[in-house]
Amino acid sequence: MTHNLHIHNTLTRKKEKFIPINSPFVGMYVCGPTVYSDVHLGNCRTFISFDMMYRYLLHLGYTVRYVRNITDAGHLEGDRDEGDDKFAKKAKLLQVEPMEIVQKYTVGFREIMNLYNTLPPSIEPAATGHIIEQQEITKKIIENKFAYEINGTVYFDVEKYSKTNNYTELTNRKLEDLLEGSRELDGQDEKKGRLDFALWIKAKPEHLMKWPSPWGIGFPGWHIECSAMSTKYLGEKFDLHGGGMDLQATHHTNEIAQNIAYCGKSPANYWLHTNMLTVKRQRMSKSLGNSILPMELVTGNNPLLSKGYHPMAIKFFMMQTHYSSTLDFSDEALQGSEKAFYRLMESYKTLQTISAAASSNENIAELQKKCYEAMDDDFNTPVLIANLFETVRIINSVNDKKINLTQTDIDLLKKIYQDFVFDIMGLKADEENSKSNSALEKVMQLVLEMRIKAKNNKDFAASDEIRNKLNEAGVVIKDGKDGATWSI
RNA sequence: GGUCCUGUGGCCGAGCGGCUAGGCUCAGCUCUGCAAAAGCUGCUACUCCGGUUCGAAUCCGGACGGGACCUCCA
Repeated sequence: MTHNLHIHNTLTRKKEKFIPINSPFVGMYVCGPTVYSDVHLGNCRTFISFDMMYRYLLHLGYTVRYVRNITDAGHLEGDRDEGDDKFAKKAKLLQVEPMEIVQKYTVGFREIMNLYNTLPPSIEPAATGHIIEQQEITKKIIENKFAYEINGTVYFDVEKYSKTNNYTELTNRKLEDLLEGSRELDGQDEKKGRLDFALWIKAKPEHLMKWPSPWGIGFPGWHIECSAMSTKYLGEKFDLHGGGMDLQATHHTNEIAQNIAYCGKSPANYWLHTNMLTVKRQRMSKSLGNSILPMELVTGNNPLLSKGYHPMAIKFFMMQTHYSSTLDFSDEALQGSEKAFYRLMESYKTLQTISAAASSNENIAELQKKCYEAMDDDFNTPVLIANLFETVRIINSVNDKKINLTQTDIDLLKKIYQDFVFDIMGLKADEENSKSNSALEKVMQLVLEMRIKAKNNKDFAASDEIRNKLNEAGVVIKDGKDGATWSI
């Protein structure tokens, strides 16, 4: 595998060359959604970012096992390791089974991911399907003396763990600072240390989602599911682990601790964290109530939006920012991206029609190289896009007969689009509905021919009328050097 | 309060010691019967105050603004 991919590793806080443990095989784990409500645009950003990385690894020729879990159990409402989990709470509210909630939002999530043209992961395991595995790991951690059981709940002993391990490795914080920042234990608490977290939680009688265990009836803690499922499908040590930045400090820190306490190995060589989507500079989150749902974006049915947007325009908007930067959402910014996206797509259409010359004025191979350099530099899609707009300029100039390209260069441009726009960023043009479209195509050809006749007769009144009427119907006519083109 | 990140032109966003991306908007020009589209040109920026350096948006210190995490969240 010859490539020069470098990845910013959160674990080391450095950009490092990507070297898989077992090339050409790559193991990649990403923390998926908690399916108790609709995913919002911020969630989507994370999964779209990781989809882009997955696609690039595939493009480079790796055989990737991409595991993205579905959290459908054990995710608590508060930090106190008590109370109902999110599914049971919502389920009671709606008088339905918890698994009904899970089913509904899992299906919804997949629909949205499909809407954004992301590839399905290789495995999409659910936490409820891995209760045994989670219990086994918990048992082993107790055996290794890094966890203790009190009244049917099992806690991870952070203090003990940090004597022999660096608990704060992922965040580079000082343990004392963490302790200082955390809540004092009060009489209600049964855990020993302030930073201790639950691996298994005792269920109250009214609790809906619960399972038998060596420690009584209960349900798993949040962090243990990822340890269990990543170990099961990718092994004790794999290549990439990703998730949103908000998971770094707590979830991923605990996950690493669990894995080391379980088998002595830190799970992943490279940790990747995607940054947040913000609205008016503030993080989009369920709890703040500033969420935009993917479907609202398409329909325009949200106070923040002036209109609906094509899912691919939204995806393009995201790709214009590096995954590790915050992206501020606004209607105005989205409008800019939408225009840019359509221009990129238009130029791809134009590319299919331009004809070759004996020589080239542009160095297309160099441009392709720059595209790879951008992607190799920690998946820098904004720079990639900047390079792609260079191709837009070139294609349009050839179309205007201002410069020339050889057939080899035209073919190379087509390959650049296919590789970077469609395969790697996962953008797609509107798929043409061939049957009705071919009929429409013939009708439009007829109309345009009539208009040309009118123009040739200097009957501009008639030609303008045709254009205006078509405009009203949503069809835009553009007169070019070699006749007119149309688009909807 | 603690820890950390961040502040780029009208807007969105790359860059992160010299070569000053890209997109959108706006203005002008070319093309065009007129439009639209396209091409070209222009508006040329790095919060502020110090310091390091031959040279800083980029490194260091400070101030101010914004944000994240520390508590469920991608």
